[in-house]
Amino acid sequence: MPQTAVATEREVGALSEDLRLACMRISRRVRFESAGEIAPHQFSVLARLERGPASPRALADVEKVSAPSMTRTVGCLADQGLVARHDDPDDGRRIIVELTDEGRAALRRTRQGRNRWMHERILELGEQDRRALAAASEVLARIAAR
Amino acid sequence: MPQTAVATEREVGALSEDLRLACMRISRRVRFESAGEIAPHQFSVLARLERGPASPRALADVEKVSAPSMTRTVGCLADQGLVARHDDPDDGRRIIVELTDEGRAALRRTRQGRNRWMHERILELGEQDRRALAAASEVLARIAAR
DNA sequence: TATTGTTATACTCTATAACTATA
DNA sequence: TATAGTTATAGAGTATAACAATA
Repeated sequence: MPQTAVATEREVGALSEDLRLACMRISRRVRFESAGEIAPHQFSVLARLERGPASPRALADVEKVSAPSMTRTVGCLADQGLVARHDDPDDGRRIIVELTDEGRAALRRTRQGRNRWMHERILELGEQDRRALAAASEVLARIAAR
Repeated sequence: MPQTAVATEREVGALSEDLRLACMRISRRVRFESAGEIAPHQFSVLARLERGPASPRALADVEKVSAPSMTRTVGCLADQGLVARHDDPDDGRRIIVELTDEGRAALRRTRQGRNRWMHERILELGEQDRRALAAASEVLARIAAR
């Protein structure tokens, strides 16, 4: 663990490339290891609905896809019984999409599968490495949220 | 920065989820910020060719796509002038794909674009946070390589 | 007979444009 | 007239199956 400063242009450049590559490789591995479950774009919608019901329009906006794409995605999820569609009593044009119990269970299973690989890797580390990751985890989360 | 142990099942579980999410979000942001450049699957092939020329067959195997897909991808790259195709003098069935100077330049530009976002985020950090990332970077790289 | 690369064809996810029904 | 959702259609990228050329 370096106790010296990481301050020169060259050092920051090397660090940014190393971190970027590590993040990309880890997320690729996680995705690969948890293949065969819910497709990423479907998972993303399910996770969004965990915060509460939403209209297809709102889902399309937040997921940055077109309305027809969201119609399709929601249709797939409904066919699998993971979400339910209801008419909005206040606005005849709108539809409300919400998670079913089955959808909540699928979300939980998928999350567990995605965490498993990372969990196993972390268990293989020594305590010092784990502490280094724990310290960086918060900083990475802050970067990702920017 | 925690100086205490990260050892309980619960702590390791929380750390693995936090790290996984941070890595996924960062790589999504990097991809988004460097959109409009070479498509990911094309970039991956170019990067592979940096190590030396290869046949479409070998590229398909290593990139885990079908032979027809690789025919298509290599065709696109050749149309853009980023790779060149030659007949193999030793085996009439084979074709050798290699990077052109233009392909090498495109690779360099794309890499720079992808690092830029991360580089800017790291510059905004304090020295202590940078040290935490530097310490974790090596551990993350080791995890990603497993 | 096996292998390399290509073509033909189809499936999935994405998009834009046009349509409907409500507001 | 504007908005929510759908349908029609097309464009990437992927796959499998069938083919030609070569080993």
